Amino acid sequence: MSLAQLRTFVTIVDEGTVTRAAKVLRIAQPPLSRRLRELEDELGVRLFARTPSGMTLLAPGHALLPRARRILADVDDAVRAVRRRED
Amino acid sequence: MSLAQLRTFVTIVDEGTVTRAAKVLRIAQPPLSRRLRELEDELGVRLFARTPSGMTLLAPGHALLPRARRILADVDDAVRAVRRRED
DNA sequence: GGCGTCCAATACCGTCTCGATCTATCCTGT
DNA sequence: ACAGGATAGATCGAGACGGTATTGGACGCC
Repeated sequence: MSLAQLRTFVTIVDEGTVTRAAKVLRIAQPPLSRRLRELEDELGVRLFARTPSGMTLLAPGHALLPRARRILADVDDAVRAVRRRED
Repeated sequence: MSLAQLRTFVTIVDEGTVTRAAKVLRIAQPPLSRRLRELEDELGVRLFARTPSGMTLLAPGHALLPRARRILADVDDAVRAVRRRED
């Protein structure tokens, strides 16, 4: 489990499709698709249902989403907090 | 900022020296030392003071520590929560 | 019914990161 | 002065990661 994987997951949720998420993250679609697959494999869970019009969250995805957002927010907060001390 | 870097940081705090942290993380000491240095460079902050007897936290390190612990705990929690749904 | 579009998944390849090993230097304690 | 332990640097090889090209499936439109 990496922060890149969590960012991948959250961005796909927000954008609705892997292709759009890839554009937002400035990475090609195939690597992002693979990163999601690796996250699912690692968790042993299917996070999304693949539909012709995009990706829709499944139950495990709903369980992960708020936690992923919090982790990413905490990371940003940690970076800011440490840098602030330094001034 | 990666989870590996955060684990590096927390483990060095807990173990007191880079060498002992490296043993715990099952990695050689030089790469771990470098990983810490890269974290400090990335943050633009010195997290530890290097003393002959090991590493002691500086102010930015104290700011980071509780946040790092929480992030790592949240990651573990997220993994467990998602897997639990799957049973 | 066939064509174009949009989606994700797969295959293949180049690059760059990351850890291991070896070496050097510094400091402490005796 | 010497021995032990810690940090730091250089080099090398393996694995991860991203990019391009391509495939396959579903939908809409003419």
